[in-house]
Amino acid sequence: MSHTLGIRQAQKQKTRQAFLDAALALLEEQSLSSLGLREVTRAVGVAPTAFYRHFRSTADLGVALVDEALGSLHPMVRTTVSTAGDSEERITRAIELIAHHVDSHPAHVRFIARERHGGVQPVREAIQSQLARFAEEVKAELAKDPQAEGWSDDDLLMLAHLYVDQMLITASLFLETLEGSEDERERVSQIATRQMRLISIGRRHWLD
Amino acid sequence: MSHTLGIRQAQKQKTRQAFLDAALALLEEQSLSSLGLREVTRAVGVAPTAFYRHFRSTADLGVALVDEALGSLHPMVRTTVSTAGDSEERITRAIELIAHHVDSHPAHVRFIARERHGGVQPVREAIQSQLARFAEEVKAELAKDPQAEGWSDDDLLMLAHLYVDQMLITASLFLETLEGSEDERERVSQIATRQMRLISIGRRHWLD
DNA sequence: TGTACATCAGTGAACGCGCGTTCACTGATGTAC
DNA sequence: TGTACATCAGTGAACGCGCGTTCACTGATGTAC
Repeated sequence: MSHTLGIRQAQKQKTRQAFLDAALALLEEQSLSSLGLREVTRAVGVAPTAFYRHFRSTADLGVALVDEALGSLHPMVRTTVSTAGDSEERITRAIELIAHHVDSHPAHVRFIARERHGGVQPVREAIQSQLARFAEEVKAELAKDPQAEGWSDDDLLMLAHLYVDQMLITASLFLETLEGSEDERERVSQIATRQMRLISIGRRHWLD
Repeated sequence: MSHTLGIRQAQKQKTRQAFLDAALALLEEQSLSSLGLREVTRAVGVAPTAFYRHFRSTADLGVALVDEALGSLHPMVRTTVSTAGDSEERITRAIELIAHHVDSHPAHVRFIARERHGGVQPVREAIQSQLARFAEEVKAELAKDPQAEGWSDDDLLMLAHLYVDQMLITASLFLETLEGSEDERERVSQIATRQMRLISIGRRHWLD
């Protein structure tokens, strides 16, 4: 069985998680590059100096957030892709999965969308490299499909990137509707579904 | 003929432009939400208080930058779309146009990509609304094409958004290769071309 | 189990610094006559 | 054209404030015997 953490380690992890949670909450209304160390410690309820027991800098905390956020995104991507074949039903289901993920992890989605092109280099790079890993994984998933027969590796990877980017765009559109009406959500759903459908059609006729 | 500005007005405009230029340069390495007023005035070479003669806040300056940046993007979008029919040649040419725009206005592209989901609400909203206008325009352009016969308004708008988003994704990919090798650029070109091709194929078979 | 020492997460005072904003100002430009 | 007054872009001093980082510390937890 796994080793049980000592009291000290357990408490440390708990505090660390409190830092991550507080930072994520503060980042709903600003970018990482303007997030202050004291701002975070104030939100957690510890002394400013406690921060250094866990992170070198806010950029370092940001990289930790990337792992957390993309960890939660991972299952969504997997499920969406293995779901999103090309039948109408499967596309609808995939869009629902994305909408559901945005509902349950809005802060994670916002963080990734915001910092993907944000002003903190190490965080940007962490996101890019994780998204590249996602694309590789999606590619592997696509390769299993009988539809992929005759596709080159490059083409599979190209399609994988298209899917990953499309998922992120859709997710951030849903994000904007979180405080909006049901109608808005429905409209986003419809656009996203049709775009996914168009991509599926392109995929089906790629080798024609 | 147009009214010639007085000396005072001309000088004021010149200083204002200096603020925009300096801010854009500073924003290559950070987000708007962490851009300091004094930082900008220092770069321009004026007293901090001069800032208030032109902008209420850095957010206000950001909104002005949106107009400037999307003004330069506008011609690119127009040309790209009217170029990007679906012949292989036209797709290649469209991607070249995007690459060229990134070469000549890297800071504008970076600013839009970064602040589109950034931490400053008024700027985010300005970008969203301008991109929506772009999409409407692209839609109008698409509607002219004989290929659009039988397409609903909703479907045309959906495709227009897909194109606009795809252009931005491609532009920001090129941005990352600005300091990279020719090989990297070629790789990005290839992926972007194939993605555009797949979308074209989907478009062609949409009504099947 | 008990004792003596080591570790280390979190503290609190202190620092120098740059921030955004206010205010009354200056002097070149604009305008009315 | 010349004069007298108004405008207003840019100045410079001053303010109170919160920032990131340092340092020696405390006291609960961990470890060796």
